[in-house]
Amino acid sequence: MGTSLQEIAAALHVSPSTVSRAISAPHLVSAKTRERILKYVDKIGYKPNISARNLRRQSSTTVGILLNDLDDSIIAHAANVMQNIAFQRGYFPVLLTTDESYDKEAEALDRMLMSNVCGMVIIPSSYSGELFGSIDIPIVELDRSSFLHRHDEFRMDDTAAMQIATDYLIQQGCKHIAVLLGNIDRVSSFRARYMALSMCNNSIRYSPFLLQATETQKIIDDACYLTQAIMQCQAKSRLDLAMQEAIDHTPPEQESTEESLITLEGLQARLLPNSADLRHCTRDRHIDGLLTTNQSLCTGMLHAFNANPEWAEQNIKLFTFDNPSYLQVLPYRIATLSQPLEHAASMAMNCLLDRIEGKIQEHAEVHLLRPELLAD
Amino acid sequence: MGTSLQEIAAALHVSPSTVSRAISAPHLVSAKTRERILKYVDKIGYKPNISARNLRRQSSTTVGILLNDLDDSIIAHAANVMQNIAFQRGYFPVLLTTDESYDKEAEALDRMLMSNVCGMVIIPSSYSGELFGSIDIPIVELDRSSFLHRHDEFRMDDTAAMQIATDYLIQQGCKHIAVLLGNIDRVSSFRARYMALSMCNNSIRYSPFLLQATETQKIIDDACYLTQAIMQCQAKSRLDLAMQEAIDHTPPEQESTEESLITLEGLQARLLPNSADLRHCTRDRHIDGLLTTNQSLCTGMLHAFNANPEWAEQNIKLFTFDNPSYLQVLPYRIATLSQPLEHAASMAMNCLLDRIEGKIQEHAEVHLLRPELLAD
DNA sequence: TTGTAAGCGTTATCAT
DNA sequence: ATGATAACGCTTACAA
Repeated sequence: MGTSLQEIAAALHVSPSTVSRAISAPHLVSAKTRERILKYVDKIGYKPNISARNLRRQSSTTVGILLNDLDDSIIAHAANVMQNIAFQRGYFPVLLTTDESYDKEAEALDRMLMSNVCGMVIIPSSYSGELFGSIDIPIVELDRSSFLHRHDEFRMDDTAAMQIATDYLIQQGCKHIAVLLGNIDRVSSFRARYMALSMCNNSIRYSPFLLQATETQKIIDDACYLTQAIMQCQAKSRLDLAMQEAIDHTPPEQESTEESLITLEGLQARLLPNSADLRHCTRDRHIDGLLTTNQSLCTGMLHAFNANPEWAEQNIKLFTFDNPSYLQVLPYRIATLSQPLEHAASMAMNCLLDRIEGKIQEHAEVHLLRPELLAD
Repeated sequence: MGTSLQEIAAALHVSPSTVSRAISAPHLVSAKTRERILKYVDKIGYKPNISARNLRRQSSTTVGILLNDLDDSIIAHAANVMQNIAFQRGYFPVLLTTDESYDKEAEALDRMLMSNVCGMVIIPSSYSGELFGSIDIPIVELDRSSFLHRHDEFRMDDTAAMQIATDYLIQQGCKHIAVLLGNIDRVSSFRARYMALSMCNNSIRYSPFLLQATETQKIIDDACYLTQAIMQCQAKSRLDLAMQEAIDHTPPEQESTEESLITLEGLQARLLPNSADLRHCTRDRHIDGLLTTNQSLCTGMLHAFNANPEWAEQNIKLFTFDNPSYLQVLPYRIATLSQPLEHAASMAMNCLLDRIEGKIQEHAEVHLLRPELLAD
């Protein structure tokens, strides 16, 4: 364990400070002794004690990466990209996840600060505004906004994305698009996408459905449930749902029967209040386009479609954000948008390190990355 | 930044030691002063300086998690599981990836040691034997083996897995199974699976194909290429490939034409020498089963099948390891094995922490987790 | 160019 | 039960 500067100094008959300088500030040491020291250091495989160094320097080269969810493969990839950049530039990345929980985010922040991180890239949650408001090390926000407007921000241009998506679906002939969104109160990117909807071509109708869930698996399950509800509501479109409590039963099969029973109450319990009302939204015009605004929503939607192959006949146009990697493996194509998170992540980490190194002094900026349409 | 014990001590007119004890060893301090101190500590939101603590204690509660590849969603999930366990038990997880590169693995190990990690869970690479041979902190190996036989190991029972897989395919009527494997020289799990093949029911024929690649994306691409080669070779089964250099051209479309040209040389460049020889393996009997032994291989195989929908008529039985999450999204079912890595990861982290805490003293053990057949 | 010495914030030891 | 003191390994004025 403990080979220390002292011991090296003793072995080479120089002072500890000379050894320290040979390692950390080579230009302050004569070529001859420098080489002698470095050679010996290399030989015995000496590794400086980072704790001691950080304590003395009152700083570190540790950068924090705070993510909401590593189970999301897009985010995991972004994490990988950022770690690599940090490494290449001589920093030590520390990655933590919050699972959208206040307690975990607060604890993670504590640990980061205790570890003396010199900066952080975060995917902010709805709690981040409160938690990060008074942190005075460089912070860069990725994918979402804390609305603190104090940090550099890198994310997709949600307004452009929504416009590209809806334009495509309109061009495909859609007249009534159901838009599946996550929790707009808790996740800023969904909020932005929701608001962007009102700025889209308004010659057609949009029915936004807003899920409450924030965890990946729950979003998938609820999106599946919601899709089933929408499709079954289409099927019995003249139905006055307000009058009856059950829309339909999917055949129980060997699934947990509780979950597969679709009810109006079950649906409302999963949606935020300002969702479109399923009881009315298909009255005038059937839904002919389905727009999922992230990967998990798309996954859930596909679960529903796979469980009900007969829906294919209804010829509903599909579109999803996030370009899920599994699209490559599907035997049919779904139109999508390129997911610029990887690029945003790399820019975010570089920006953070530039700030840490003082290469950027200007006021924080918001960088919106424009996605591209990916469709045959 | 720096609220220190000293300042707290001064403010409360006690000595720094008392404050330190109130925090780290409360039972050594009278109830009265303890509460007074803790209350104040809480009020001003004091956070101990971890560097100073680690330096003084000559230890830490930092545990390392060293993974080959975060882009693999199964591994990312395992990482998440391990981080959560470490947190819950009061440890601070530090996650690093090696991308199967010696340099990155060596550097990551350095950083871990410099950070004073008190233990590590690693997914060993072919280099880990050399790198970790002389490390004397607790280490647990996940998913693969370094063959050091010094550490606890948690992974799937590859022999059982191969038997379940081949038994299933045989039961489905297969007589000749092509087995797609990764780099058996570099990745111990593929080696184990390869060797397990010879212990399977030998009433039928197996043709193992061994890819060289170790990176996720390259495995996918090469598995796609290999699948195309196999299928096209089937189509022209009487062909003497040794006599002609090009098997076939897939229509160039807008893809990079270079990649889509399948040649014998192109194939050999991607395979290890002891692979089955495509020129001979379909002579006696056509391949009627395709067994992919991890998620990436399956992904590549599906790419190939999607690009050539006419192959569906050949009614080749598919089976894959790893239960890729995208199977849920496919409109058809592929038989698979449960992927016990999540469970293994949780056991591995708990085992590591038990060792660190001295709760386990016995000699290191190998734990093989038996997978389950997942098929309709 | 090199050495000396002080100190970063914490905790272990010893003494009270 | 509490306080004084030294020490963990490293860096950095300052001195030589």
